[in-house]
Amino acid sequence: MTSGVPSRPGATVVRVAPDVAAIDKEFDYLVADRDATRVAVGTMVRVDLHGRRVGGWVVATGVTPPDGVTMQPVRKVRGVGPAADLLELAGWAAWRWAGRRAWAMATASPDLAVTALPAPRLRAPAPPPGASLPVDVSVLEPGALTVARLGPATDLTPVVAAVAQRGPTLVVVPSHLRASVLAGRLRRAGADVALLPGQWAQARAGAGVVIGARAAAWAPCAGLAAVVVIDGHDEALVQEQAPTWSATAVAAERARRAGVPCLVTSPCPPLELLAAAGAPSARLLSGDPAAERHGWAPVEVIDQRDSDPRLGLWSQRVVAVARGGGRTLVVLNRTGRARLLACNACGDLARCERCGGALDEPGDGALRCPRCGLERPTVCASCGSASLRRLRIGVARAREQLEALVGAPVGEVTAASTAVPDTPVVIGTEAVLHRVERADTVAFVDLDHHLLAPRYRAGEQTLALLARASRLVGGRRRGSGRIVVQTRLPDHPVVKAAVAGDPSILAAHDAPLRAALRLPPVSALAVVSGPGAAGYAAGLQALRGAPVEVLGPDRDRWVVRGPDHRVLCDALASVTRGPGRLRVEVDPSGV
DNA sequence: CGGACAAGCTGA
DNA sequence: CAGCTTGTCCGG
Repeated sequence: MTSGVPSRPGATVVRVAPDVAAIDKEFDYLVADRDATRVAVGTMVRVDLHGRRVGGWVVATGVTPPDGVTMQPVRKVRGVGPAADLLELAGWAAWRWAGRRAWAMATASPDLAVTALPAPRLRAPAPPPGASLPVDVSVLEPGALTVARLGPATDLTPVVAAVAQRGPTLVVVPSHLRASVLAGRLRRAGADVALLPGQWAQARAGAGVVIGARAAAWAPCAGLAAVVVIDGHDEALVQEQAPTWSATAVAAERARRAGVPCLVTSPCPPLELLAAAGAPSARLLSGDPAAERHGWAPVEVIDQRDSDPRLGLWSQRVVAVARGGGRTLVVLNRTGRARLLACNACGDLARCERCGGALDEPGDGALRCPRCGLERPTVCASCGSASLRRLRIGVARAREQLEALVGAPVGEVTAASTAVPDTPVVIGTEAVLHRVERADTVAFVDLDHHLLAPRYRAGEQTLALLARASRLVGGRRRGSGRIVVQTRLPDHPVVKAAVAGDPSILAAHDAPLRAALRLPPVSALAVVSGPGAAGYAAGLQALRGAPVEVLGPDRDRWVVRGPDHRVLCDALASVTRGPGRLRVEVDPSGV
């Protein structure tokens, strides 16, 4: 804060960041005496800018304005906004995800104006009995990120309650539904809980636990003592459109800056999360292996290598399971481009020798890996046959087939459907796993589409689906529940990890591959696209000392790679953006 | 973003 | 050359 002389006696000058998407600049305004006590860093105001009235945040008070500008007065004090530490965090996030600061400050602000704060209510939940805790949370270190790997069906309420004994605790979960369920449990344990986004003011004033979905990583939490992220691997914690910020990364950075511990739980922590925690060994907590395994549902693997590709999708076993009663969810990924080629002679899938991805046949008689670019002739690697066949079927047709095979109505869930059909058997894309809370059986009839998707995180994403399914089934607790997978890759590390209830099997397999291909966490990536991308990419390529590699263009997208986020984000920030819309996606999901 | 202003196009 | 479109600049 600058201690300056106000330009006019009796008037305060504040610096305001306007809430206008395209303006990443600050302007100085005068504050009337009657408003002076209500204005602090973070206060939300309305000001005149270039002939129109816009919202904004006070980012500094007691400012000495530059000479020769005629200042306008602050038109209205709207109310309490994010505290100063969150404004600084917003600046960091703008750098980290190559976005503007205003989006982060808006996410950190209340939806409705808050003119007065309630009294603090700081009760923590009752401490859980030590024996009921799946991990020892007394070892968490101030300012450090710790990952707790716990089986998917583990109840995390006692873990959160134990951490919250330290003082006001911020809890971020992947969905609003799970936030409100966890909030209810903590309230029943005696805690004063502020559930976001509705109870922003209570969180700002002080609460024992502040809890919410992704945006809650930006929630106020007076007297913050600890941060917990539940299911830190979940993609719902990452915003889909640029800026593609991750609530897990924001929460970890926030805890680091505040000097408080950050605990991220996950049944299947991705390598990037483990690397951020200094793992494999440094700050990875895992409980009793038997208890962890207990959280994973039993997995029945149906090896389809022996089945003729022409027989279609349905093994006898899956049909028997669907007929067997109880609630059965059938997961079929029809979304898109992930086309698989199988050998007509031996049934093997055409896979890349270098990275294991599915090969495609773009049309010139050769097979190509969309993941790493390897090309080879159209010949089966196992038996030498040149006859390959595409495997693909949509959900609608699959539903009709299954209905005929089961002899009973089968419901269908799509991303667009609002209600879940109450037929015992339901088929859908992976969206079905998000719509249903309980199931007796989850069947992945085309696991290979997930495993071989042309993304370097495909394995981790598939294991996350199996973890979610395990949770729906209730782990190993309920005798009848199980997961069934149909695959031509029964020895794939994802399948092995799920069968063993040990996600380290996948991590051990993926880590050397990532290192060899220089993919995260060994590097940091960004994807640049849009009409302004060509000039921007050229600017990145021309940087002195070549801090980043620029790969592409591929379908008008460039991939930018740096050794880590510090170098990558510095490079992205140092190149001025020319005219034309530009989309910069840091930590892209689709590569 | 969106208003201001300048430079370019069209039609009589 | 008025009247309109299109482009570039900049905000306290």
